Amino acid sequence: MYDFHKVEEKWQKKWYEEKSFKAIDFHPTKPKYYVLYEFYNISGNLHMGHMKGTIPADALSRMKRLQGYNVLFPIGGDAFGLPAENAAMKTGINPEDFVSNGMNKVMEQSRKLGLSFDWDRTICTSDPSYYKWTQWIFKKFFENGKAYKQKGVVNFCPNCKTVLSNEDSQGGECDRCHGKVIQEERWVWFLKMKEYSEKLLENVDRITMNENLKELQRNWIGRSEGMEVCFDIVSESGKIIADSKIFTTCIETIYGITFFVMAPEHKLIDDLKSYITNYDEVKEYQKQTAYRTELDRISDQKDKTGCKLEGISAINPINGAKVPIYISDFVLANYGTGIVMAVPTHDQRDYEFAKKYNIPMIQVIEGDVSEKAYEKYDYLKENSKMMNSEEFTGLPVKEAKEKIIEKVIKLGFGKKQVNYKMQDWSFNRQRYWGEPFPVVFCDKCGIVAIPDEELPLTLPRTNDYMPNENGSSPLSKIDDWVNCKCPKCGGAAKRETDTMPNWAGSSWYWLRYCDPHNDKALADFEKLKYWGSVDVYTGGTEHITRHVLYAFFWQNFLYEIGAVPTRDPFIRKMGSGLILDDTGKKMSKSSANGVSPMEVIEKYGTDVARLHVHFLGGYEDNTPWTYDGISGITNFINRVWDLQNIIKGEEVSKEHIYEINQLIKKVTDDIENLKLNTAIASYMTFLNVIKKDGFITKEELKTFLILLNPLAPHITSELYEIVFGGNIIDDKWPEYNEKYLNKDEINLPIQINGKMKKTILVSKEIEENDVMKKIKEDYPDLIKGEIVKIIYVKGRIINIICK
RNA sequence: GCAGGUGUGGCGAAAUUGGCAGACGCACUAGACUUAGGAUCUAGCGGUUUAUCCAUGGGGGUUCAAGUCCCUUCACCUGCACCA
Repeated sequence: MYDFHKVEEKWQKKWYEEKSFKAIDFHPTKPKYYVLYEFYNISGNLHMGHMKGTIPADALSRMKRLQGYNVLFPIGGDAFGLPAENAAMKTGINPEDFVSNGMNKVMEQSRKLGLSFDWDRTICTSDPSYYKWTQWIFKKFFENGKAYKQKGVVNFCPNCKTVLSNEDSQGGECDRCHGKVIQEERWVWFLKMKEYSEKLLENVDRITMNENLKELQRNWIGRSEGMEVCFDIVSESGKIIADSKIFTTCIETIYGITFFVMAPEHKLIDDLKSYITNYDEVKEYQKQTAYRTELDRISDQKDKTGCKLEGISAINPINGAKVPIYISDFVLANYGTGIVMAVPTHDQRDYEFAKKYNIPMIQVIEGDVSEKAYEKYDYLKENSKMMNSEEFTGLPVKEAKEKIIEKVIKLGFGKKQVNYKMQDWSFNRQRYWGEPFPVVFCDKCGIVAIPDEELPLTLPRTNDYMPNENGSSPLSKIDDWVNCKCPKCGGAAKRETDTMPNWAGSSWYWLRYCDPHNDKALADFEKLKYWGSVDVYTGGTEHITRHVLYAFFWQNFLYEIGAVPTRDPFIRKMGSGLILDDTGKKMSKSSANGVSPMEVIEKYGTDVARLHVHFLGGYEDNTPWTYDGISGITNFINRVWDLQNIIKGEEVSKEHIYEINQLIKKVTDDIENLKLNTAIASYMTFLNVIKKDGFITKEELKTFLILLNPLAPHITSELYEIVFGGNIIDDKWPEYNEKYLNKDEINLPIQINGKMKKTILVSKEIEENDVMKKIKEDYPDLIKGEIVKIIYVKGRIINIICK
């Protein structure tokens, strides 16, 4: 009987002690292969999601090693941020201790999963030797003008009392506490991520990734092509008092403008307050909208609110028409120019707004606008005709659009413009447990970066982890840390007391693995060159519009300043599906029926657990967790163990030569593509053949064990040692022979009028005439009536069309 | 609303990319061994009127041939969401 406890423990210990999976920098002969799994967020125990995510990466790493690659497969901990900080605030435990305990725990659990990490490269983002380089990178951003501090309206979580990035407040919900996020004006550090929009889109195109993941990223970046159009603002008397710009993707509707709308928080409102006759009313509206959360704004979509700016008007530059200006919160301050031209007949939002405030409408494209706006999507599809548009009236809209663009450019009040939804990354949090900013504020010199020799700027120890009521960071309470000298003038200065967001450390960590102990650089350039881009990066789909985009951004920047040799961080990105609980929700610790991988391992063994989780479904699919079927896997493992009792013969037998070659091809392809479910099915199919024949030769067993090793490393190592002696990881991945991939004889399907009838056993290379002859011999009654046509695909099928 | 994806037995799922639909496993049924069976083995297992015909959410089409391609429609999931 196979004792998995004993065997698994034995090999796990051996791999760890002998550093079996150490990656060698600059290996003289082996080509490199870099497999990356998203490092752990240090919060507690590993969960089923890790089982789903890590095992395929591990299997790929193990296969690549056997194939003769020098594989880098590292792991680490993402430790700054919420979990440690919450533990600190709730229980008073020091975040450093929390992290170090957590690291030990998840690393031990990783070993129990049989993961073949290179343990000498383990990193942790909250370790000063690591965040020294996170700070160094920030400093480079700052020195290159890519980081700036500015007062801006940003996402703010009143519950956590901290600023949040757009990425951290998706859907108007705080990513930390899931409470509602409000818009507030604050001093914020921004990284100029928006500037990198085109480069990120290029990354998205270049990197091998499922189309749905690419779409998510493209949507998030939100590129849209249109025109920027200048217009004048005039006072009651008709005097030009300002000019401004709008962004539009529908320039063809420009003759239909009947009003303009500004975001309530737009700066221009304040500049023009002496002309605005109802300024009190305007102020009141601004106040109202400011306190509405993002979610309220969204849920109130149907009910537009706004306020007219009395005393000023806008001029439509194409025809000089004078139209009113409103403010409304359906216009966003940070997209485009914060002002829109409103054409109620051809934009649903404008339509609703115009209805509510009784604003006139001008239809400029033929179509039905009696109930709702006739919008771009439809009129472009129909290519409707223009109306009420001077010389463009009567033209099809597509043609008119081109001509209007020409005219606008010629008249000089507009130009083509590309806009992006993605914003600059708001990069500070009013929190203790994060990387301190390596800058000081000096009255004389302004913001000054601290010299490299002073990095890392370490977090001071404290017992008070709570943010201040006014929303300033806990660090602001530590006077002797805050007060410092300006590195430039030597005068009194104060440190930045906010810290970096928890996504900072993860935005470059794959680079650190190439050279994790370097204290002269984030990583040695030559080593970065050697390991290059990550060949396969696996991890959760939930990070695709956040961490992965940040990763693209930082790598692009580091490439530009010459700190790294490549522009793409990854070559292939795979998004792991989720393990669902029986309510169909993502399984987590908090699920009532959450199952821990350790529990499964304890009961059934690591090899069984690894196989079972991945036999449930494909890597990128969400799969509901169940114990159902695990007995089939246990049975399989026991049958593998029993193979040692039926060994007969040495070389590959003629009985199994087809099956073994098929297996090699199938498993090699499937592991390469992380399709472990079908790989497992093919092991079983092979074993069924062996079982039926009652024997396996030594060579066949060896091949089978090596093929199974990436998925079930323990039992295969043990069995290999027993039967062949030595360590399986020193052996070589088998190669298949094309010659044996096909059987000489096949069961050729016979279709009559496209319907499957029979199969006949024939040579693969048989000609049509001989097939027909054989059909007539074997099944004389099959063909009824006159043969009209025969379609014969050699080795595949024959279809006989009769009348 | 927009975008992307999914829909195949009682269940989890396969299908060489247009060529025998349901591989592999679970569950189930019958039998064997057994004091016993939640162990193991053997056989069966989409439906059916069983040498037949019908079946890949529904309807239509292209093709000698469609789960796969095209059109249309429904349902569910995910993401974004007043983005001008």
